[in-house]
Amino acid sequence: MSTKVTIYEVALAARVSLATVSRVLNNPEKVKPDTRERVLKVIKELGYRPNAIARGLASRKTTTVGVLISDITRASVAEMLGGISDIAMKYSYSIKLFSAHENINISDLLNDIVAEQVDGVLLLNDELDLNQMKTIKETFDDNDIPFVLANVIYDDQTVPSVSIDYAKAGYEITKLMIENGRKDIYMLSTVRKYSVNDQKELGYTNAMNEAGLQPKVFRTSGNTSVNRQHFANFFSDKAVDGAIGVRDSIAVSFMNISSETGRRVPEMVAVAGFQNTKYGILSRPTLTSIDIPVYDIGAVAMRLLTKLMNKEKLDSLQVVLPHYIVRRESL
Amino acid sequence: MSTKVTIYEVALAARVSLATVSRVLNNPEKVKPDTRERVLKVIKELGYRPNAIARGLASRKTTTVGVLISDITRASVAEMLGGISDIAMKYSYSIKLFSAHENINISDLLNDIVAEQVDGVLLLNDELDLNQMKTIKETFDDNDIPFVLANVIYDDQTVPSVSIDYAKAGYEITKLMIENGRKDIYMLSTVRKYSVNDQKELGYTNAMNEAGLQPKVFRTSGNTSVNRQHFANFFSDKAVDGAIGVRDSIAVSFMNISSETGRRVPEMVAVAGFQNTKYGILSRPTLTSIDIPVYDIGAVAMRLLTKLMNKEKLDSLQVVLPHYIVRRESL
DNA sequence: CTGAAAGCGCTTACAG
DNA sequence: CTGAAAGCGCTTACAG
Repeated sequence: MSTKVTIYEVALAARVSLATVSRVLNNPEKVKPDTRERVLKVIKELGYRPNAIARGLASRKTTTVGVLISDITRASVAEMLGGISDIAMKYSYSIKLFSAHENINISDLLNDIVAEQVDGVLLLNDELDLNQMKTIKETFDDNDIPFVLANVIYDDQTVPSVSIDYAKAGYEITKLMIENGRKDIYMLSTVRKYSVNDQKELGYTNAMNEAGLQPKVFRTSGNTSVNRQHFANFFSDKAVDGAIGVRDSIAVSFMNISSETGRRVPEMVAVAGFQNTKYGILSRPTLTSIDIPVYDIGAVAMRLLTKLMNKEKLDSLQVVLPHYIVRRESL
Repeated sequence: MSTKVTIYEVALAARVSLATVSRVLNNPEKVKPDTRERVLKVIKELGYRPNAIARGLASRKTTTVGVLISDITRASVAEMLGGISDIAMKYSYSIKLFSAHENINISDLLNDIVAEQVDGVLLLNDELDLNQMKTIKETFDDNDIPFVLANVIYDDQTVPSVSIDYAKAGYEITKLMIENGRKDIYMLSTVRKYSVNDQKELGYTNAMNEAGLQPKVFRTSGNTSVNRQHFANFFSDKAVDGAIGVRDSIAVSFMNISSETGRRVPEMVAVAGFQNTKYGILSRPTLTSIDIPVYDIGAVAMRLLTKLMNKEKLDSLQVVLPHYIVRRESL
């Protein structure tokens, strides 16, 4: 376990040139089996590992991908990172995290990412507006860095992305409630703008309009402790027999208030959420929710990125993964 | 927004040598104000950003820290990463993620991390056994890479760490239940071994013994859907008037079964959890829980690491952050 | 205060 | 199949 073995020492010990050592590492087929074995043996004995930084500089490839997120704290982000990490590891890529807080200067951040010489980027930040997305696309295109959107909706066919059809999901769950006989159905969304929530609202609105019902979107901070009063006040004088939360936690929060103010779930109010998290399993009644394959979205996005980085031909840049409704007690 | 501006072009445009450009970036005080301004202006005009890889190779510093985790999916990990990321950004460090799955070869992973030339490492993996911890310490010490344990318990005063006193927390919550008149108190822990859970159990056991009560640890997979049956079967013929879950989700899961099988909470069974997550706010009844400043643990650990990387003198290598009990309906 | 030069540890044409 | 040499884009003693 000696420290700091360089390629030079390996070459010396194996009685070959640096070039040959480098070749057995990068193009083993180009070196004669005999010498290859000899070098490999020395590498193992000395515990040599090529310095990733030097390699990166010389080859112009860092085998590192950048992952741009806004709030790593969100459960969906963490799970997506799980999928990303597993696939990255499989293809020997490292992951570098970049976080974009609310008021950050996007150009600065992008320049940082470019300066870090990542080979590709995964974009998980779904709070970006159209201008920011344009800047992102331009910067990465300029610098020839492939990138893919993971669980981010952006209406541009030339941008690789993987997601689910949130509009369809929103439509389906709303339809289900309507068929269930509900009429005063609210969508409980967030104050902050997320591209995926826009889609959910869109699907909801379409289903309501189609049924001749009035779509009504209520926006909450998403903060559970704040929700409480907010919900209670707002709904105290409203007719409501159905509610769809853009997140399970919002749905459960509403469900609790609802029960506590005498509106029984699901008898008087049907409730559903998005994401199929533990919240929906631990709540009482249990929550009907749309299962979103978040881990898979991350994994597939990372896989897509590896192809892009290898300049492989792709049949399609946009991957839409399937979702499904998990029915439980609340609807 | 031109592509690939190098230090050479900046030097040319500013009519100075590369060395000077490098100096205004790294040791601005060593260059005359006039020329400094001139160079800075050119840098801005050209949009120059030093190539982080080249810089890393030349300076032997990458301003990157490695973060070693086992399961990024866990909520506490995600939140800790939030704290880490915020502080890292503040001190201009990048974060590289390394995940250690269950059956991974630790030495290989460590060699990877070393090869990546990170300046320091944060260890969030709390499923490591003593041998693995020894290997880790040796490897990093050998390679002169500082590291700190974040929310990981390891009994070695020479290893920097930040955490809370889990044994004390376990003791306190148990004491509270005892004072509340409970006698048949179970600790609901995990099958998998986590260093922090060992401590919680220790505190619990001490409090029970001290009160002349029999400590009883029940182990669950931590999987909510599996829990259900597991709990129901096990407790069907047991006397139980108190239960402490090592995680909120476990506590809530138990609480639900309890209520459903006719044991009212908190009247017949008191319940408490650890972590003070949303689960405890959204559950009915709401859950008493130990608040653990997970974000802060990450932030403080990262801050400590920056000091270590700068070879600053420290008064103490081990930081213990405060915790407190949030009382709600379940106890 | 500034520049010329060596060097960080690799990869990759180019010859042979 | 293999080696000598240039180069990746920086930093950092060393002179001056």
